[in-house]
Amino acid sequence: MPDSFNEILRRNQLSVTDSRLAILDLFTQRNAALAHADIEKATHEKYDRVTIYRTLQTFVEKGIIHTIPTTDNSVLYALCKDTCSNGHHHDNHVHFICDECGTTYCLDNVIIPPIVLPEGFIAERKDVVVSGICKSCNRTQL
Amino acid sequence: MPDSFNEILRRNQLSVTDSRLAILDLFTQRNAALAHADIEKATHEKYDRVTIYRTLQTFVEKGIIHTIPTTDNSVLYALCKDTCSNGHHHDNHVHFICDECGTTYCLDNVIIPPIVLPEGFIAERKDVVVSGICKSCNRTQL
DNA sequence: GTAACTGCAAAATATTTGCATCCTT
DNA sequence: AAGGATGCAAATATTTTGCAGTTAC
Repeated sequence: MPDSFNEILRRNQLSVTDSRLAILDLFTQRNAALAHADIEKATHEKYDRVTIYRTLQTFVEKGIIHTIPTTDNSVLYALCKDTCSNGHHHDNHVHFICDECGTTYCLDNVIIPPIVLPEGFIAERKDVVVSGICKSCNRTQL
Repeated sequence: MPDSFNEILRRNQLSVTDSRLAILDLFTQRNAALAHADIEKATHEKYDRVTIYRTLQTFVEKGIIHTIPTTDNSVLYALCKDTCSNGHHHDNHVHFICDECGTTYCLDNVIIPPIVLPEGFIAERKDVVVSGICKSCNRTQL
């Protein structure tokens, strides 16, 4: 597995460093969206706050991760799939935020139906964020 | 027109004050989403930064305005329609951010088609943010 | 060896809180 | 008159920038 992280970094002309591998690993482990603060905590402050900011920024620019819009003022990041590259992401991306546990999922295989805009508006990118109860919280409530 | 602002405030058990009327007026004039900084500039720093923070927070709680999720770290607010109240908003709300002029529109009459989620996920609220070229930027490009 | 990356310090920015004063009702 | 709202000061949190030292290649 860790080998594929090297792959990702090399493919994007980035040096392979501790912090970058750790952050990639974290995203993979969690398989959910993460905020800057989550990463800081999860790595137990092993890496400087600034390094995390810069790593996230670099990853977004390279199209390794993408940001997820949220209704509160937080910024979330999640791994991009292969179809993304250099900041360009595919349109049909659904995110799900659980009101119960707060976990944010990337539902890559949920299709966004076409949305009809008023005359004159041209859609370039569509972000859909659904919130409610996620699969695992739903289960524990039974 | 200004009379209806009084109405809105009274209906929500809020005192009618200068800053609140000015902010309501601004949202109506612009007919677009505004950030804290936009309001500060537009009112030419007549009101304290803190007052604007508190006013926006109060308005959100009362369901007079709502926040709009954005991909960058900014927080945007827009007027709610009558169907919203006390922090509860209707599901079918589409927002449009213009990549050209940066204006954020509330497209209240655009219908969000149903989205099929994976087994076990329960949708409570749906936020759709479309970005691209807005009507007026589209026109000027001809 | 060189360029890229990190960590520290500090600056800049954004947000929150407490409290005295003022304004709405 | 009383409660709510504002403005100021200051505390806290978040993000950005510069630079020297370190690491990857």
